[in-house]
Amino acid sequence: MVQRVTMSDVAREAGVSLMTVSRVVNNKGEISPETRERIQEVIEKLGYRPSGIARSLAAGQTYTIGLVVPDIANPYFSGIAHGVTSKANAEGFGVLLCDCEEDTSLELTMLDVLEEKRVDGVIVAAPRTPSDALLPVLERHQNVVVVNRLFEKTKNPPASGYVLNNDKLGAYTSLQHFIERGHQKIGFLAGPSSSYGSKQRMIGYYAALEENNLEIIPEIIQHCIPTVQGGKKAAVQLLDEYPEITALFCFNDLVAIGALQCCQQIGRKVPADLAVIGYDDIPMASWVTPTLTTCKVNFEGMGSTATHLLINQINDCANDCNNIVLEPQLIIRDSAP
Amino acid sequence: MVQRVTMSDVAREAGVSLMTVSRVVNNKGEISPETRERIQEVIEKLGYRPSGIARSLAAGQTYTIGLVVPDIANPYFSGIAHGVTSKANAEGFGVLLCDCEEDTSLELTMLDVLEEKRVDGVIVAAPRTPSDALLPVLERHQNVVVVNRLFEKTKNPPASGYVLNNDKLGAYTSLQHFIERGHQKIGFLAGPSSSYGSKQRMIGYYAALEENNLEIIPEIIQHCIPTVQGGKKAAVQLLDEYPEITALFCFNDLVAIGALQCCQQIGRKVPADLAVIGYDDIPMASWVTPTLTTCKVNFEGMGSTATHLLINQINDCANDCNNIVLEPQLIIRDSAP
DNA sequence: TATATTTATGTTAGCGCTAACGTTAGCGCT
DNA sequence: AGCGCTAACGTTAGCGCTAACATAAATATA
Repeated sequence: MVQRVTMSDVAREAGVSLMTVSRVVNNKGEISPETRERIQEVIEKLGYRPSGIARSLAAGQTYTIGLVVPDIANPYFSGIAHGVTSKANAEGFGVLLCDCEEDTSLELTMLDVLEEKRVDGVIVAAPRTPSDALLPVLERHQNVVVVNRLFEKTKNPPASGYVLNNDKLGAYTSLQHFIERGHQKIGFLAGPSSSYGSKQRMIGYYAALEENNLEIIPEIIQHCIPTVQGGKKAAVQLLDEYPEITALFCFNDLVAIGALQCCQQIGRKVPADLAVIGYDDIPMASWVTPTLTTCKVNFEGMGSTATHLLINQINDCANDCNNIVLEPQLIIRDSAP
Repeated sequence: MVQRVTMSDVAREAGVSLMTVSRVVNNKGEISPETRERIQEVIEKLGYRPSGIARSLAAGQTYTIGLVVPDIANPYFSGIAHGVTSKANAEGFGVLLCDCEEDTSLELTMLDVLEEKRVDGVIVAAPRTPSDALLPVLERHQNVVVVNRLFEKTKNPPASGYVLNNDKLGAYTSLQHFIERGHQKIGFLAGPSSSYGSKQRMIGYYAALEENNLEIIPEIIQHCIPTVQGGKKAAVQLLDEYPEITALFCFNDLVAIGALQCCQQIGRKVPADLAVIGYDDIPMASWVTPTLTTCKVNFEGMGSTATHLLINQINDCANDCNNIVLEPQLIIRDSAP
């Protein structure tokens, strides 16, 4: 390490005590204008930069938060990360990014690493680790916000905040849109059965049908892998078996795009022969043909909201309203006008 | 902050000196097996976690690197980030993510913040800040790797490493593919004229034409905004003016997808009436119809390579081969078989 | 004028760890 | 016995900063 200018160097050069320099740097306490200016000049002259490390050790706060995601290359999580960094930086916090590469055991490792780094709090996005293993590790952290996962009611809440997307409502609104346009046999490509989001969408799907006194046909609900290929494959199978389906609600946009490809392949026109609604509103949704009607999820908003909650906790150590549910928004495009 | 177990607590409880505990924790120096085990038991019992902060201050290394990107939500950069985190974590380093939100002035701010956090090194991806402003700030950092940007030869190299993608070769290979299939009038939607990547692709474009004694027609090279909309608009205009064009090389996949949309609109069949090649190989390239022939850029590889270079520097403080150029790979799909 | 209050600074004692060196006991060797 | 050697510890002095309290000078109050 190259010789660094320290606060003592500045103090000596300016002919004042260490603490006076500290007060100028942190803009804290009473200092005469002349002294402040003189010290500021010396700081400029010597090119002094305070050491965040030393500051953190002495003050017991790192001004850094941890962000744990399953895969930063996934647009879902990079959107959240964007919201997190944006808000955190605005509030003077750094963000330590932990990419678990879809490996649940890494989630725990990362939380350990973040503890060693003494982050002021962590945001955990969509953790897949079972509660039994996750809770004790989360409890080691002072401040935690969990994004898109809920723990069973029986468990003690380990986190001080939750940010969720109202997938129930998203599904409900989508179905309502179909039903208003006269659709009665509405298929559902439901994504992975284990997924929390899938279960929520399912509830909204049922609710809308029941409320409109429409028949619920379990056979036209089909789980699938949440990718373009998975969606295509599931759509081919579903539409082959139940050609009377006139509308298709999809777990996410990728699945919906797979469904569109399926229609192109089997010669069904969208939306004339089959209306399709996706979920998420990834950029691609507006680029495909036909453009995709979809439930927009505000990823960036989830990230910034989570960060807001977390920083509130870090500062106050007491806040009531820390369960935030974001409302999705139906974006109507050509695939289900 | 809650009461934390410190190394002294462990030492007292185990009846040894502080340093002995330190040696066990860091697995350094000679310790008798019995002592090691006893201390390890106490560590377990008390739930001791070493403080990275204190360690960093005492040892002068933070085991953290900074990553500066223009926008983490952009798949280009989230791909790089994935490579960076993956490699960094494997080597025991944390990654502080700095998202500049496409604001060049934030690039400088972020580098300042990273300096205060005393990161061991920084990776700067595609910085847009002019050299004059960027170089002095980069020079404040011990170890720097720059991804996808080169500085003028006249400037003193501020960075200890560079990772580039061979866009020249990518363009050349793409053109060669066109030419081998008999195309002679090959349009080029060249993206933003100021972009380094655009200039490099241009060189490769020219080189391939010259080498094959084909006429260079400057009018069929057109700069455009690097988005789907930008590509579509430029393609409509270009193909209207020069319908004799039979092949189109595009700045990136988004532009290429815009070109595909244009063809659909004006009734030109791809690849029969117009062959199209994109650049990057974003996931979407294999989902559009027709699937897109494109030059695959190894984003993750760029990230991990950059990290490898950086960590080498951090450890050795001396390395020669620190200019790495990654070769793109032409992925042949339906749009230009 | 003496005392309380304010304003501007200095002093001290760490934060939790590691580098560097110091100490001790036990061993083989001549 | 005396010497060197080394494995296995202990001791000391910081890393660069801040919290908390102490002090001095300047002003206000009785």
